[in-house]
Amino acid sequence: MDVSTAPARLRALPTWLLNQAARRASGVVAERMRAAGSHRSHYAMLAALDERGALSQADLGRLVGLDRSDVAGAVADLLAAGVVDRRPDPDDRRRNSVALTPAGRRRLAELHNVVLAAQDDVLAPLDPDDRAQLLRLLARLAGAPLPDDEPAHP
Amino acid sequence: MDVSTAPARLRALPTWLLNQAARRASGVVAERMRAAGSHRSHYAMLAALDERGALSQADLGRLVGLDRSDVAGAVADLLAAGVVDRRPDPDDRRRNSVALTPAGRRRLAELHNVVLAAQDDVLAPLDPDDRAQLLRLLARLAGAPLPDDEPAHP
DNA sequence: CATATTTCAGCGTTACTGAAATGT
DNA sequence: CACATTTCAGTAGCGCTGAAATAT
Repeated sequence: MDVSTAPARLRALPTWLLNQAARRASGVVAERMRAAGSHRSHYAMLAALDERGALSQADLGRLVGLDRSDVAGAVADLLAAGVVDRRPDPDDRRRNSVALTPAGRRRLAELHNVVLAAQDDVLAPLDPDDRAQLLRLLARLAGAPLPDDEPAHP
Repeated sequence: MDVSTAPARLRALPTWLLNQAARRASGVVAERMRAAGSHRSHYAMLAALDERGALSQADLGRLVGLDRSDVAGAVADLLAAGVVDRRPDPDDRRRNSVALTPAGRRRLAELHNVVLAAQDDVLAPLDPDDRAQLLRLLARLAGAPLPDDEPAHP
């Protein structure tokens, strides 16, 4: 679609522009992840496990915003790829405790580079100041404080 | 989902924030449109018809970024609502010429107000300067020059 | 008993593909 | 003939619901 021929009413609409930009960005990221044999949700889950250690599938889903049903399938993929381990949680045997393997840590580093390259692709039209501005504004809209905005260490 | 508990790697990612913000925005707009008995694509099509006059379904789809197959169904909805007319184009009888009815013009004005209210909802966390900045940055990312950025009248 | 986790089958929406019928 | 338009059936991805089995 040629966005510049869209109705002027739409082109002036923040929510419409947001959707267009997000659509483009998702396409770029999805395409690069696919080329790397992976998926956005895989990267998100690996990052969560790296930052928090072993997690139940329910917690994993809550942290990355995936539905419980979709986590099951995604974890199966990650198991098949050998990037996570799964075993019953001894403290609560309803739970599957999922944890990164050493191969998972390496895979996360690879995928992180893929994702960073995609960011550069998407943000190509913006200079560094504009990128910082955008990040700040989007964080406010998304209700997600940027990692650097968090309370200083006590 | 609580975005502020997402992995730091995700929260620092422009494309991730873009998706979160777009998801929220889409939810607000979709919900308001649904409450008004309509749909984003309906608004987009009515706006295109208002700005360009009668259009074929193929052109309509191209202008608003809807697939040919989906335009057929959407036009059927608009016909049933009495907001557009459809007749064979005398210049090219492969085409359906779709045009706004007077009721369609009134409906567009109503939906425009609904959409504007949704913008205010979504942009509530931002002051006017930030909103203008965001609009500018998103337009660049989306590849859509803002209506006001167009070449001056000669 | 009420609650939480995992898993599976299925649904609604969105965007798309493929093919057929019609016409230029 | 090559190409464009309309239409329909079907598909894939995503996010979700409902229910069952398991355990707290």
